[in-house]
Amino acid sequence: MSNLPTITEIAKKLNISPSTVSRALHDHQSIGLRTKMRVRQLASELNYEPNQNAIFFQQRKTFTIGVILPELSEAFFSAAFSAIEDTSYKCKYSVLVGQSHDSEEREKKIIENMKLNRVDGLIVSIAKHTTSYEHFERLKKYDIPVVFFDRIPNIPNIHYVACNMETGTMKAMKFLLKSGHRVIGMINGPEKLYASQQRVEGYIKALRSHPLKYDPNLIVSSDLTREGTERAMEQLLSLKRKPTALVVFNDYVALDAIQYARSKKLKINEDITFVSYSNLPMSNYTAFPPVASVEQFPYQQGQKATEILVELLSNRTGNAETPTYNNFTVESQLAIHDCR
Amino acid sequence: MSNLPTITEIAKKLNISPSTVSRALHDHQSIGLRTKMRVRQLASELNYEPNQNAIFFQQRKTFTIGVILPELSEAFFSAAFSAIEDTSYKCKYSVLVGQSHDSEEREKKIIENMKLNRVDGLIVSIAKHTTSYEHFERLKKYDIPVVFFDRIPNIPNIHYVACNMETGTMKAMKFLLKSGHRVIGMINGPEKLYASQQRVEGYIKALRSHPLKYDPNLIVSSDLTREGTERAMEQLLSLKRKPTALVVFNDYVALDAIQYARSKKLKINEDITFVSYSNLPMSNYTAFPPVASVEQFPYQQGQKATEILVELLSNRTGNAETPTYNNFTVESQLAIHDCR
DNA sequence: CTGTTAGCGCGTTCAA
DNA sequence: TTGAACGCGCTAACAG
Repeated sequence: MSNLPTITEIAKKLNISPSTVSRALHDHQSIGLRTKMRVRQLASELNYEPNQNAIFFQQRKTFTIGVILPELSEAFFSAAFSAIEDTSYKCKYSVLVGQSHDSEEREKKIIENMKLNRVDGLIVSIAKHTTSYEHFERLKKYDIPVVFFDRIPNIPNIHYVACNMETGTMKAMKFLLKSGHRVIGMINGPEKLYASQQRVEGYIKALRSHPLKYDPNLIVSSDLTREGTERAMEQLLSLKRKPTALVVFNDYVALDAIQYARSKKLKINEDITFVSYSNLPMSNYTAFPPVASVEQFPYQQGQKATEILVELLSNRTGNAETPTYNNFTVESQLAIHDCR
Repeated sequence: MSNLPTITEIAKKLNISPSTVSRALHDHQSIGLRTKMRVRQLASELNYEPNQNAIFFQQRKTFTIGVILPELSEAFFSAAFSAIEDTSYKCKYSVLVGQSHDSEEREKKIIENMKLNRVDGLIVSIAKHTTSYEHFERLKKYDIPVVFFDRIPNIPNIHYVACNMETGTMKAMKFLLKSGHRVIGMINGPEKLYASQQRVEGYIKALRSHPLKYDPNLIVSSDLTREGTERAMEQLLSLKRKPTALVVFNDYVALDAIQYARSKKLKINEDITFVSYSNLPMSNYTAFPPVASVEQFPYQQGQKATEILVELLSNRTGNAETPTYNNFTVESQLAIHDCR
């Protein structure tokens, strides 16, 4: 066992009381300069380090933030996570992570674990298969605040950070309309996701303002797997009014969709044009990237979410329950790739 | 404040002692069935949950594993991390993460933080710019075991998991030699990395066994940035004996190298052929992927590293210091892509 | 079978 | 300017 020195040991060696040592170490005003020096001297000699766990325990706080997200291997989430990590560390918080791998069940288990570990608060991007939100609601009883980001549930009274996918979609649509496309399809994501609903809104608004009439058959959804995307493509390509352009849920889905189109001998950017969301760096290397992508600023989202949570945690006066909900919307931007 | 019930409150309501409650909850043999039932009944009524922090504190253990790695956005590391997470959770450990972003300074800070948080042990893949290892050595004094994986320091007496890059490189070389290449170059990584040294070993051994003579000019190293890789390519392409094939440190570097080659009007797989390491899924989507890639099995590495660490942590008898070092080498495999 | 006591390391009263 | 005492929630050693 590594016998790390404690405050009491220092006290004994100096023939003073532990509380004096504690105060000296905390630079308390009422401690004589002489003892202060003696204590600090010995403390650094012994390589004293306060036992955070003891402190956390007695302060009933862990200074730990739990982060739950679908997949760290997706560039969007790992960028967002980096921001969360950076921002948390700046605010003296540590970060506990769990990946839901898009399973609701795993999400629940992770929450259970985080609760057991008494994290101070949670930052969450929900799994695509999550259908109910009671496991999040329940956290209110435990006084564990949750800030959602990007993949947020469509329910009232939550803290969240997200991109405005409605205006993002409108930007994408206008870009395509301006390029002359008149039959534009959409491969959307799971309907439960607020972001999916916003995409539809934006799609319809863009058509209306043009104006063009809205054909519901042009919107299909994918479960985001390769197979789901292929089924979606199949549907779209079998329409009588075949779309000349597609707005696709995200870059990963777009890559699958583009591969499918190529396998059907369609010429990308001639027979059919793709626009998607996320603007992943990997698009720079791919053979046929989407011609444009709605940037969602993962780093900013992660940072803002963390700031909101830390703010929430430090305003813990203990009495005044403030039932105000913070949210922050990042305006999305259309990134246009130059495909030669 | 969320007033979670404690063991003492349950005890009071039942007019028994806290320790009885504790024992009942732990299914201790010596507790009467009747009281056991009563306790459990009330506990579940009150939604009692043990305060892990209190337990950790008094057991002087946190059941937390610290993970330090360069970049979660690199597919290799996020896959390895998923394995670490899965395996840890199975063993009832939580996971604290920190990304070094390949900076030695950040690495040190993260270690400091992990130490303060009293993690039970550490799993580390070192930053590419790390030159000294004393910040890891120092952890021995604190009795915090470290298991390195993939990017391991080339020093004795450490626990580690890694792929055998020497044989991996030999496989890559043999593949190229069999395809008829006689002038094969290498873009290697930072020389401090053990994996870089192994690559050189494998490179030389493969040549010798063929046999072909070894020309040191054919090996250059990149700092893994795009610019570093471009400089390396420049060097290689300016040789009198121009290589017809290149073995490249990893898939990311390969993509940059390939883009550079294309910008110089070289025909990929005709004028010059690439083989790399990691076998990232993204290679399936890229325009010109390397023709083969040495698979390094991130999931297996992460899993094995966690198992070794957990094993180490549970063998803590407290007395017998066992200075044996565990290591595990995964045999790497050459994945051949079909590029039409 | 069950209760009492003590202690994990620290900060924070209250009292001197 | 300092010390003594207490408690955070829990487990464990020692008594009954």
